[in-house]
Amino acid sequence: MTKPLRDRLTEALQTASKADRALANYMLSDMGTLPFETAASLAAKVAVSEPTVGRFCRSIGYDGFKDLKQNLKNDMGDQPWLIGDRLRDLQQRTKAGEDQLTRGLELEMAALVAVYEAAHSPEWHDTVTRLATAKHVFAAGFQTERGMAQIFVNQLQYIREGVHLLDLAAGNFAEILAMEGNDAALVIFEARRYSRHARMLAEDAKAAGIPVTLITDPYCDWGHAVSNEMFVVPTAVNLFWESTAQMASLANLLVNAVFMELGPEVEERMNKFARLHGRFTGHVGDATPKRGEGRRTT
Amino acid sequence: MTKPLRDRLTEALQTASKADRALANYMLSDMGTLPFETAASLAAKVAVSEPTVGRFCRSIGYDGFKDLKQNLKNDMGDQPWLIGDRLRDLQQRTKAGEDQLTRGLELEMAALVAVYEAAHSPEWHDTVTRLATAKHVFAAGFQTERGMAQIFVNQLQYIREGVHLLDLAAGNFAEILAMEGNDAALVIFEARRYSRHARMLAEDAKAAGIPVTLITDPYCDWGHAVSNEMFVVPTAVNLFWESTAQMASLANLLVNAVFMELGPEVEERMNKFARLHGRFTGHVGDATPKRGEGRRTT
DNA sequence: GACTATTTGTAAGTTTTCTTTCTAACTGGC
DNA sequence: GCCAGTTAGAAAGAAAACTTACAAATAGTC
Repeated sequence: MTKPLRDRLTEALQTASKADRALANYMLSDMGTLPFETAASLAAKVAVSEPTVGRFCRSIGYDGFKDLKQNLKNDMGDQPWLIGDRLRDLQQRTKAGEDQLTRGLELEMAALVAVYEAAHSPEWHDTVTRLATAKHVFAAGFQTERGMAQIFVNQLQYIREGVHLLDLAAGNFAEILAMEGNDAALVIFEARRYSRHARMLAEDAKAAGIPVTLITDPYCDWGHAVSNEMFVVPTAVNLFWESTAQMASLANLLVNAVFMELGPEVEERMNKFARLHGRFTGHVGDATPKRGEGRRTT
Repeated sequence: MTKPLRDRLTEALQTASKADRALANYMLSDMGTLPFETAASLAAKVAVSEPTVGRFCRSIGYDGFKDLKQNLKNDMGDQPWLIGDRLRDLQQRTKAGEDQLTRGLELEMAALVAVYEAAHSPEWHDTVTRLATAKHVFAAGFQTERGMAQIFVNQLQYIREGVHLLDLAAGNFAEILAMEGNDAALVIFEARRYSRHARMLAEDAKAAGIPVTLITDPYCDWGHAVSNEMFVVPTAVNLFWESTAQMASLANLLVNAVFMELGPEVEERMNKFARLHGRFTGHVGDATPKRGEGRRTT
């Protein structure tokens, strides 16, 4: 899939024969319904024969009509900024070689689009206001999603207080479940195979009246029942396992939205954080200890 | 045939059986790709059998999966669902003005492209072979990048042993710096403002003969001097602060590459891991304790 | 804990969808 | 008008998508 379908079709309009031109034209004008067509149904609509459809698809570089449909799935179209030279370069390489990686790029981009769409949903707004106003915010993630929760917490801590990463070090989730009152929000990151803890935590939190926001992959069938909002991040990326990487983007957008909600007063807090980090850890470029100096001596 | 698919699916979520629920859920969360699926491909994704898909479709009032797809065409109405159209739709909002978010999407996509480019560099290959062969692999990240390191470690642990997350809990990095021999690799995730620790750690590791792979944002000017390879992830995303989210994707690609290098024998290890997790934690759907049962009583 | 009812998967059909092969029709050049 | 070269269709074959029938597994009931 080096070039978007639309380009190939437009090209074909110039050069191809009558039947092919008719096909190209129809496809261009009704791309939205293409996935619902079969080679036969298309042939009927354009009044050509079935083999012609197959041949045409092959003539513009696909394997057949079926292959064309598959490619349409991730076809971003001709977004000018997307089709920059660098992306084209990458795609060239794909063509040249064995590289199934670039295929993953398309899928990951689609996931990213889905994430940004989620950020426009009504649920999103609910989550954000809650995360901005609740007295306590808890986040949890298990197995490989632990780090996601960690990232989320670290970032959110910069802009508000009362943010905690839940873990099972103590053997229970008393921190949140035995909490006084329930002015809290819980965010759970999870992807299959789902840790039993994630579900249990969500169930108990809901039972305790604590709102739950669930961030999962599309395979989580128990989520709806135990969450107030559920954001689904596509994870199929063509690698040997699924990639939850784009959850990080979603977490980031969430934090950003909370920031917008809280307004600029939080900057003070952020500065305080930076100062504190500077005091106990120091940033690169901060004065004092350089290599070979003070830090060697306790 | 009167009700839209979405409603029927949501209904099914409540009432239906386990397999049906899984199907309903998946369809709901990934409706955009439904037209591209076949009963078989869907079945594979949701891990049910092909006839189950057909039966489910019939149970919610269609004639079969094919019929469901046909109806979907109408149900979808005018909302965009081709990924290219969705993207365009998002961009429209930016133009309309009510939303500066989508500009971020473009930038984030560019970052993704950069990440995938990095995965084609010669340095990449060096890093991967080292991560596959070194006796020990250490990863570190500070402040908000701590979670990135965590993710990387958690994933890599699934496919090889001797993977450790470094932190400063003990007040030093003796674990790696005072190690016997130096058959190790160190991966550091960092973004500004850079924690002093990151640089110190890199310096000392290099001095100790341990190869350092650095994953940073584009502003890190001290990195080249103290690393063997340096991968730069663009982080400018138009939000109130930079986003390192795409580092997660890079980490993921790295792990995937190491997996490819190690070959399929690692699957055994992965299965062992899953079993262990099952034993000590349990996955959703594993037998035993259900809500209201055993787990309440210690 | 055995028994029924429901749910789900396997294996073998059936139908649909796509491709291949071959032939007919059209195009342009002489 | 006749002849290469191209283009398109019909028919048959291959592959896939889907269904049916039945058996195994699971859940619910007494």
